[in-house]
Amino acid sequence: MSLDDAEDGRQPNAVGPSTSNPGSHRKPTLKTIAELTGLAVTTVSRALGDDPLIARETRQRVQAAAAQVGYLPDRAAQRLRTGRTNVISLVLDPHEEILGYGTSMIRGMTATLRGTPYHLVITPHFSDTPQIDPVRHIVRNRMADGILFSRTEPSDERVKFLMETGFPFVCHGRTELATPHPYVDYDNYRFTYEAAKKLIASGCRRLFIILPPERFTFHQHMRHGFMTAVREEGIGFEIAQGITLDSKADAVRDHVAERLARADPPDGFICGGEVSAMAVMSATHDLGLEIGRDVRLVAKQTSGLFDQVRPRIETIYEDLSEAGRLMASMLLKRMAGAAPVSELQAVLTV
Amino acid sequence: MSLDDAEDGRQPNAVGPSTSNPGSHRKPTLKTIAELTGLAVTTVSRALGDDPLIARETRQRVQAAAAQVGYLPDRAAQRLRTGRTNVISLVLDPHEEILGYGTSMIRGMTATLRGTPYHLVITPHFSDTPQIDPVRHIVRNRMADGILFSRTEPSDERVKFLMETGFPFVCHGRTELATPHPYVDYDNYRFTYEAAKKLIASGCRRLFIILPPERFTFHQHMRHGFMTAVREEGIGFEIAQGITLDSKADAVRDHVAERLARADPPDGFICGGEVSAMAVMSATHDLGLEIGRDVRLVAKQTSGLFDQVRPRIETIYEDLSEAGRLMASMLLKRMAGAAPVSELQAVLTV
DNA sequence: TGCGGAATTTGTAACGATACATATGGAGGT
DNA sequence: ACCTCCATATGTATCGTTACAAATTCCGCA
Repeated sequence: MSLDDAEDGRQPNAVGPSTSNPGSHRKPTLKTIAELTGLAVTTVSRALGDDPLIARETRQRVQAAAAQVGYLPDRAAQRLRTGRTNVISLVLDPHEEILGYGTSMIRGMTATLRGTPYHLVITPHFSDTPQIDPVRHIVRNRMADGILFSRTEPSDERVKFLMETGFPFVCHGRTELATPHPYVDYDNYRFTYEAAKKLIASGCRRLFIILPPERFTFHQHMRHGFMTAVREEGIGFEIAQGITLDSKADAVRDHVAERLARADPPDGFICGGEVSAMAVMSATHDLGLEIGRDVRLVAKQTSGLFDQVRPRIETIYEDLSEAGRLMASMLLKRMAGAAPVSELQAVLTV
Repeated sequence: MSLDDAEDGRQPNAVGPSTSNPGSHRKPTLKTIAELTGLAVTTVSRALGDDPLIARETRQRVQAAAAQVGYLPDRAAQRLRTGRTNVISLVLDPHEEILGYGTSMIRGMTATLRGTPYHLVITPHFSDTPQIDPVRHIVRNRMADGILFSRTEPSDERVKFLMETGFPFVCHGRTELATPHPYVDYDNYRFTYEAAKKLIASGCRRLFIILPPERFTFHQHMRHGFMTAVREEGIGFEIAQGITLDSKADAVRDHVAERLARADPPDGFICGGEVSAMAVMSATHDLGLEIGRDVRLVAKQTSGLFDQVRPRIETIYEDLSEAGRLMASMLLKRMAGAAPVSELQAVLTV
């Protein structure tokens, strides 16, 4: 049996309504329903849209017929005609997918979009090309009606571009741009502040923090929360140089191990991500230090991973599922038109 | 400033070519180029397709003009006319994304698709609805030209459906269906076989394995490899009942802890996934047992997680990135038409 | 009887691209 | 000079949908 069956692209689409109507093998269109009901194509279209200008009885008749033949509007045609795609695009950097970052956020988003005509589509993006490329491409080719993304920068190109073109979006993270725009953020200031306070309260005297790359807005937030806490307490501190939350785990581990071996080692660590927290744990373990006794660690947790990691460490939870829900519902409002920007900004807190 | 700007759906799309041609603000179409070059729309279309029936010189002139105005074909129109979408859909269960399962597979796929006209789009699917729903939807609405998916079952509904409709696909995992179809699989038989042999070689006398849910094909493969090894060695064994690789980590941990507390506890564990391996580790730790001395563990590793986990455990690597690459390139061949099925089947081994 | 106008329905044109059939123009043969 | 034929370019119809303008029916009322 040959694998080939699509010799010139257009095939009659023999799929049809899963069970009913064994008659016409072609995919039903408005025309099908028009012939079936004896109405004009236009009338059918408007009846399906529940246009009140069409008699109520006609609308019902048409809708019944549509259901009967298993009609589904052709999205390509709708899109060509209206410019709408009914798609929402989540641009995700695989850095984020690791350890389920993406998973729970996606879960929240699809939950919100269920019941709307919108579909979530994930556009993967790898850091070897500019962040803005996939966004440009989506807008340019109108691949979606709205965009969601994260890893926001203070002067984010994507935000600027999307605001200029008036394209609906919600991002995870804030910018420092003058014009307000929709966003959902996590209170990373509060996270590092609380984390530092916890460590100090349990006796740490020299704190070490690993921050996200400087280009991201939440680098500043995390740094600021951390600095505020250590200043308030007048305690020693270090900010990791040369490694970030995005560094490879091995690099983080080696860096931390090297630092712990030198004089005046830190005794309290703050990790804004699960990968780096695992790396800190392996470094301390390899040096024969004991977590909870020689060294303490507070990590941000977005998955259930640390519930299984031993020894247990202290974590602060970031609910990405909630963030996803919120981002999606804000985007829906934004796409619907009205809604002042002030209602489309949220900082979720610890 | 109002958020609203899309009062009736169709906006002039002020995006335009990022820099060049400040003249026409409208998105360039074939018509634009036709006017620019004084040729007919049809000619332009064919010239851009490098049709040899068009004079070489004309083709070059048209292509230059297209580049100059930053022309990109409208995918909605192309799709309506040709029935092609230039999209490949990866249907992913978020179960798989955890710990980077999805990430590396996606990386492999996008790497392969780079340079082709195809885009990878991820359709998330949650297990609370039938596996086949997203697939049906994609085929029905022609949301993609080809489908990739995993978690294949022996008598997989999706495979049956896609074969019936002749829709191109490649799945990760095999079926037991009579008609051959394209797939990429990992040699899970070999994995459990080798894992068991390793454990026995290091002195284990009672092996315990956690298998995937029974409905998946690789449940059988894993069980078979495991059974073969324990039979060959005539060693004691147990197959976890009531928990699977998909169970929540807490459930796995409690189950394992409970078992270890009873008589004749197993001294060697095989985990086909990272989550369950972490759970086994936490269970043994909580009971005061030491991995590598009281109990041994071999896990399948698909991310770099276990490089940071202490104590170190033995792992066997599954290269999902390679699987993704292979799946994508097989799908391309399948969509191109020819290529016998026998060349579109692969089992990647340890 | 006929007319304004509400309530419905219909026709036509477009969105942007491509398949197919047809037209144009000039070189070459008789 | 006429016709053929090849190389090249053009016209027309179409994919399925929706916006807009126009047409039809039917009613009450002067």
